Amino acid sequence: MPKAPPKPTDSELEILHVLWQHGPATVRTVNEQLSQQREIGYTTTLKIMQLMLEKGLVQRDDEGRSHIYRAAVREQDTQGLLLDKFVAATFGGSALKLVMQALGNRKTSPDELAQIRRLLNDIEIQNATPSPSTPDDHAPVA
Amino acid sequence: MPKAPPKPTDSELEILHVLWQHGPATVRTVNEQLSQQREIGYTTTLKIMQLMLEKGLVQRDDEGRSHIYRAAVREQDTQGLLLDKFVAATFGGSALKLVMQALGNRKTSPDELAQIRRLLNDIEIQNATPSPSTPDDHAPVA
DNA sequence: AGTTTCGTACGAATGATTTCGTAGGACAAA
DNA sequence: TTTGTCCTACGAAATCATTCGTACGAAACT
Repeated sequence: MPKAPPKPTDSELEILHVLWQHGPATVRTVNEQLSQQREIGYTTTLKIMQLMLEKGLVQRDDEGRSHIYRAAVREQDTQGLLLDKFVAATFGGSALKLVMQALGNRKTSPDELAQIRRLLNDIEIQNATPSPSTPDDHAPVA
Repeated sequence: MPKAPPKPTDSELEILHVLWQHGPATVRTVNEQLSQQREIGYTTTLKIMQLMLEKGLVQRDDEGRSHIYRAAVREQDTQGLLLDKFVAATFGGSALKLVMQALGNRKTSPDELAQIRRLLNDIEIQNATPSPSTPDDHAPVA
């Protein structure tokens, strides 16, 4: 098994967001997107993307003179990985505390609350009728 | 108004956890707690706590030979601050996506689900009967 | 061909964080 | 008093992330 790509840094995450939303892109395209949000030089973007290539966070297709980069990690997986680390460091591993902080100390629209209720229902249904396939190998969380 | 303390780093957060749970403590006490979790030298802990003092993350009482440090920021406030940054960077500012990722891709006990349901109910009740006091100055979240 | 443009590669400076060695003061023990 | 222990302060190394200058090749333009 090849080793999993590491946790992306903040800058790397910015670039992944662009690639996830835009699809495969050149350094120039990515840099133009980032430049709309903050000031960043072209070679800075290039350098970070080259490092991401070495880390396995992106792949690239270098046919012509300009290379095409694509995300090598999925958005959900990456968010899950970052979330795990964050919950461990900030909330002592308790996903419950995280959710309560997220919902408690800020305004959440009725629409969103309804979506969360729906999600809760789905989870309880799945708990009631455990699927015989897909053995869940995730670690239990407090 | 004095400027708000900055976002704590990972190491600083570890130390804050100790101070929040243990209450005011000496560097030695804090270091002994941290040493139970990972290897860390005494002067490393000391140095970080000195930097935290300059940043305003802790206060200290230096009467005797050994100084007593206490957290200068509240746990909830700090977690909220970190959460805001994290949601912005990782989930594009959507607290809903965060919650769905937190609840969706991991095991959550029925007990916790019940607590979240209760929280949802409380929030809806508050939405129905907006309190005239406590003006909530938080930014709305998508 | 000569020049400008665009792209990659790379070295290196900067700043933040973490780490610890060492110095020196205060206090207790011998 | 001398010695040893505990504590703070400080300097500095090591690491990481971010940033960009510069070099250099290929392609396009004149």
